[in-house]
Amino acid sequence: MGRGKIEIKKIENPTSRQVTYSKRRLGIMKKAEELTVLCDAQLSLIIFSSSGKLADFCSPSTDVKDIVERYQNVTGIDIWDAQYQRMQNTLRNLREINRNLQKEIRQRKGENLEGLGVKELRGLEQKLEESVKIVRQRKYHVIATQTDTCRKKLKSSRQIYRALTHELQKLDEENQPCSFLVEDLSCIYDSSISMANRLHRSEPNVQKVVRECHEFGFD
Amino acid sequence: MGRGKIEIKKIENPTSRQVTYSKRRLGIMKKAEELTVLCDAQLSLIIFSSSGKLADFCSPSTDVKDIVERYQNVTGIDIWDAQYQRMQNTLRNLREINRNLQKEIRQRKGENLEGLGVKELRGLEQKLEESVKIVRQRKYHVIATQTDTCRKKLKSSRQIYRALTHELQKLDEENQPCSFLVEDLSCIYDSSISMANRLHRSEPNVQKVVRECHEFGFD
DNA sequence: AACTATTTATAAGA
DNA sequence: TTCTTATAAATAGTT
Repeated sequence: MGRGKIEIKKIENPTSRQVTYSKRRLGIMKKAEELTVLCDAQLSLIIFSSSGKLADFCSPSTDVKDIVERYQNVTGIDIWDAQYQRMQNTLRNLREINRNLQKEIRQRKGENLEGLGVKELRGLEQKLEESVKIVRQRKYHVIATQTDTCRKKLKSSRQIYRALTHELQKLDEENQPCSFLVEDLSCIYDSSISMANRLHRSEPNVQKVVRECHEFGFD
Repeated sequence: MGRGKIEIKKIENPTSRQVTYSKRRLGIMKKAEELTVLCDAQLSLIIFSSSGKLADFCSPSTDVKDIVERYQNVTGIDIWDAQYQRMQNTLRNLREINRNLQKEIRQRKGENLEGLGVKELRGLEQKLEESVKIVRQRKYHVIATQTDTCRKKLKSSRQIYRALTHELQKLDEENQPCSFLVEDLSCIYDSSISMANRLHRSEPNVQKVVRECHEFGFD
């Protein structure tokens, strides 16, 4: 299409080449646009001239990103190189680790024991027994700490109570009834006692504390 | 360029559109190739038909990856961002799941109990006790199966022994000593016995089998 | 960049 | 889809 037929091979004359490039670049861009409009196709066209200048066209309602992503999905070519590979590996490793962790948990829960022999089962049983022991000890420790705290609060409360009783007696001995002060007092030790009672009544150490409460008349 | 001039707008007739797509797709591909050859340009053309079929052309000595990478560098558009983000999310999720699994395992091992209250500790203790129970039952089941198998082998061995003893007696009664036969026999039941003894001597069921071995004089 | 002779692409029809 | 063909469009070479 032109004054003469040309052979399709690199145009050696740089000026000619540049001119032809300009003309044909516009031509192909127009064709690209027409194709997207006429046939409702999605298209990405990226051209770099031999001098490195960029020209591109992309169908409307998409962008190069979408097109290339689709391209990747369809062809399976991962255009993403090292970083992608590295991430894939990390992903694979994490999945593997995950699988193993799941397996271990399942065994520790008593699931999926089918593949294990007596020796392994005995090992697992022992490990679990050790774990129970640790957890139980920890539980007792926490209970002991809590009851200790509770006991201290109780003691402090008792001291306050005594001090105030003493105070009240002194005031009584002087002249007035001061009934409002008694009400405030009952508030303070009521809350201490209910706290002591609410805390794990069934545990031996707490029961001991509750007994102490009784001893001190806080009930 | 055709029998008539057409307006550049979406072809509504699907058949016509498909035909036009086919023709123009080939046309643009040819143009693309000619451009790369004539003008020494680098080009990537990716087309998806409205039905989703992919067609692509890329200048030789490059690939879509190169072109898109250059495109990215020139435009500053990060094509991989979306995909990268998605992968990062997957990675984050996996890591999170992993962390939780690790935490659960550690607690089930009796590690990292610092943050737990009495209620949680008691729950964990119970879960572990249930697990131990399951594992123990499974162990007994496997032992039972193994001892059963062992017992069957023993019985079979005993029968073979008796049969051969009988055979030997018969041969003895006739005329020759056949001492080599006795050696072979000892081989057979020696292995049965050592198997029985090696298997979990300390387990009650195995002990029973071992007692049976004694009863039958296999020791 | 414009012109134009010619080639090429392709719309319509088969 | 593919072929045919008339015609539109693209463009090579020229100005």
